[in-house]
Order: sequence, then C-alpha cells, then structure tokens
Amino acid sequence: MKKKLDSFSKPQKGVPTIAPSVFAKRVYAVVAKIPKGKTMTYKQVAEKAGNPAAARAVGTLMSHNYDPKIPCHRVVRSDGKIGNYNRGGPAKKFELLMMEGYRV
DNA sequence: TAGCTGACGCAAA
DNA sequence: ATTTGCGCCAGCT
Repeated sequence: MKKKLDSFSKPQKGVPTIAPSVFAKRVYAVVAKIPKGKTMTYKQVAEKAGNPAAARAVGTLMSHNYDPKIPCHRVVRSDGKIGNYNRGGPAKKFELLMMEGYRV
C-alpha cells in the first residue's frame, strides 16, 4: 500500500498551472499575504506586485491559478463588487468573504 | 510573430 | 446612479 497517491503527488499536466513568470510570483506572494478578514482590489495587488496597471493581468493569473495557498477570494474589484471566482462563482466568493468577516 | 481574450480600472456620456 | 467605451498588462492560440 504505497501507491494510490502517485497521480496526486506528481504534477498533473491537466492542471491549468500558469507560467512561472516573475510577475505571477509577485502576485501570488501579495495575495498570500492578505490578512484574513481583509480584502484587496486587483489594482492594489497589481501595485504591490510591481505593476499598478496590471490589474487585468492579476485577474488573469488568478483565474489560471488553482492553488489553495492563494486566497484569491480575498481579492475584490475596485468598484466594490466581488468579481469572479474559479471555485464556484462569485456566490461562493461572497460566502467566503462573509465567513471571514467581510462587510460592505 | 501577430492577434485575441480576459476573475480589471477609470473616464466620459 | 448606471451604462458604454477605451486602455492596461499577461497569457494563450
């Protein structure tokens, strides 16, 4: 009994892993640093990542990122809206934010 | 290499 | 206050 996890241990090519770009790593680091109960806008994350105008790029990276270490649900839009979510849609994101203490 | 798309942002109407 | 258009960068075909 030592197999089974084989397919789970190795990197699956079917996973939409994003390119290991420098900017991407910056974004991941910033998002991972977001404190619980707080929310950052894509613009803020982009700015911290080093590109204040790469808000779109941040969203693109998040959409391709499925890493649980990246609480992308804490990243919201500057309009005050929640934005999108690749793990169940904006509804799930809304629940998570409320669960963590997000208030309008 | 060039073009299109996209979890955004902001300005103008 | 809401809707439309344009610009932005990164990634994919």
